[in-house]
Amino acid sequence: MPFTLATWNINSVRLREGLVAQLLRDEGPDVLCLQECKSPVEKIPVETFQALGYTHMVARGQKGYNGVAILSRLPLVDAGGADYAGLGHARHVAGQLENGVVIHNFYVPAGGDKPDRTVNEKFGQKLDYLTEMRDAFRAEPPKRSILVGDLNIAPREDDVWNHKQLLKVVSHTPIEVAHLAETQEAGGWVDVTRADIPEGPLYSWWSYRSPDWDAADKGRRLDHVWATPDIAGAAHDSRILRAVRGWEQPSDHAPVFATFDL
Amino acid sequence: MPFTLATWNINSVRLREGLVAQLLRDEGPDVLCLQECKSPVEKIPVETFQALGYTHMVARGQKGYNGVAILSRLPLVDAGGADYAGLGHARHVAGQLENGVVIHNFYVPAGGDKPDRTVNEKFGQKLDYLTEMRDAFRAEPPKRSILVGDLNIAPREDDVWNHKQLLKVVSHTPIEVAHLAETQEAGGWVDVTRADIPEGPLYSWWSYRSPDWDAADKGRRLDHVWATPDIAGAAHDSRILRAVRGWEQPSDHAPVFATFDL
DNA sequence: GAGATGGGCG
DNA sequence: CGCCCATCTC
Repeated sequence: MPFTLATWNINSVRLREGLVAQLLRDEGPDVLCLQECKSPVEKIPVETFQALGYTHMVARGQKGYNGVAILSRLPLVDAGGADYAGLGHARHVAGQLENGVVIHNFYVPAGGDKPDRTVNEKFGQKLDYLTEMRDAFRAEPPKRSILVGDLNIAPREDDVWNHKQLLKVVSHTPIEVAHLAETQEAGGWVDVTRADIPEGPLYSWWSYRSPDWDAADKGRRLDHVWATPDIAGAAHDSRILRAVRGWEQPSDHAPVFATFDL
Repeated sequence: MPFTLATWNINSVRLREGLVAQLLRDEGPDVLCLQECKSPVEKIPVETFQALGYTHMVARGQKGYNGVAILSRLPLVDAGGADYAGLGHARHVAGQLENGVVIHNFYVPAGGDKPDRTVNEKFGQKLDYLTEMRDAFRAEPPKRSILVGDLNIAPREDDVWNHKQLLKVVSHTPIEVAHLAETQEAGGWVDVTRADIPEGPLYSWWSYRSPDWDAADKGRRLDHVWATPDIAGAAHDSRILRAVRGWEQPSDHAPVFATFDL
């Protein structure tokens, strides 16, 4: 049974309930992972999603910030949520499908402005968060698993609009990229999007601050789809729905899709 | 030349630019006086009003609160704005038409919650504001003048949905009504709306807090059209456009109209 | 209930 | 730029 999965930083699920419904209607992914829901779980507008056939949800929420949710039209059971770096934030939730596949949905800390943990606590928290992710995957190597989310790091040169200019900008600094690589290696994770689309620039986020985001195209690939090697080969049709960034009152992120023949 | 004048507390002229345009298109008053513009003068969307033929404006504004403006399709010159009670608020502006008629547009302070100046400074400021209005009209008796605005007082028993219940509620207390009466007498002002519609309940404001404002009808007549005796006889066709309170994303006030044959 | 503000965050 | 929140005012 092939199934299609998508990940999308929605920047308020309540404000953008209509856009989520639109994506579910238009594209019909079997599973949609959301980040930055900015809502307690009980205030997520689940009825709307249920009416579209997405009758399963696992989520972690809090007031105002963060928040992650997995909507699914396939049966999905809660597989926990970790609080890496002890921040007390709702940044991770996992769900398991009936075929045994575990889906991890992450919202990694953005890391603040200055890429220096001695002057910017948030940057340290971001690195620590990734380190604890790494340690967790080392302790318990994942199998038949998918990891998606807003990892807030664009690892490759062609994952940003200007590699040189962004080397000192949080999201593309060498130390962040190294931390992400260690996390990826620890789980043996395959970058599915880049396995499918190995060449060329690829972005999933464009800042709100540029009104002409499309023409300027100063994007970054912050949103990722990873899979363990035992199922990564089943992935195909990876794509980033750039057009969604141009919808009315959009999120600053575009959704990232992949299909798995499992 | 008859001309039609309207007064409307708009509760943010920028947020309700479309509603103002709608009223100008639908009803076409020659002059529209707005209160609670909540905008610096330079940020009022004048282009929209100009495009509808309202090429003249006099206004006083400030950031966030208060703010008054007179839009006109008849030539109108600035005739000043007073700062009664020394509050430093944008609560009054006056304009003069080519026929010599002066139009005063007021937004009288609401007065806070408790009708007691010893515990509620705002209530004292409201009374002082009215006292200084009175003194100004005593010092210089107005002629060929119209005074409109949100005076934040419903003077008559049938200007509120329940006289007895509102006797202790700010906007209908005896001391406010007495202050308003003194101000009215000082200028010799004729209550044009009540001269035209002497009998029966008449409201121009319904609280946002009641979702069924129309059925419950717990209104108050806070918005007024007054004229000096030399021109008050020329007034007719007074009306309150209650339906406007039911528009999409409405102000909590309905506009009050009158026509003058001058 | 519904404007506006200012601060935190991205 | 545009979310969230808390505080204020009406």
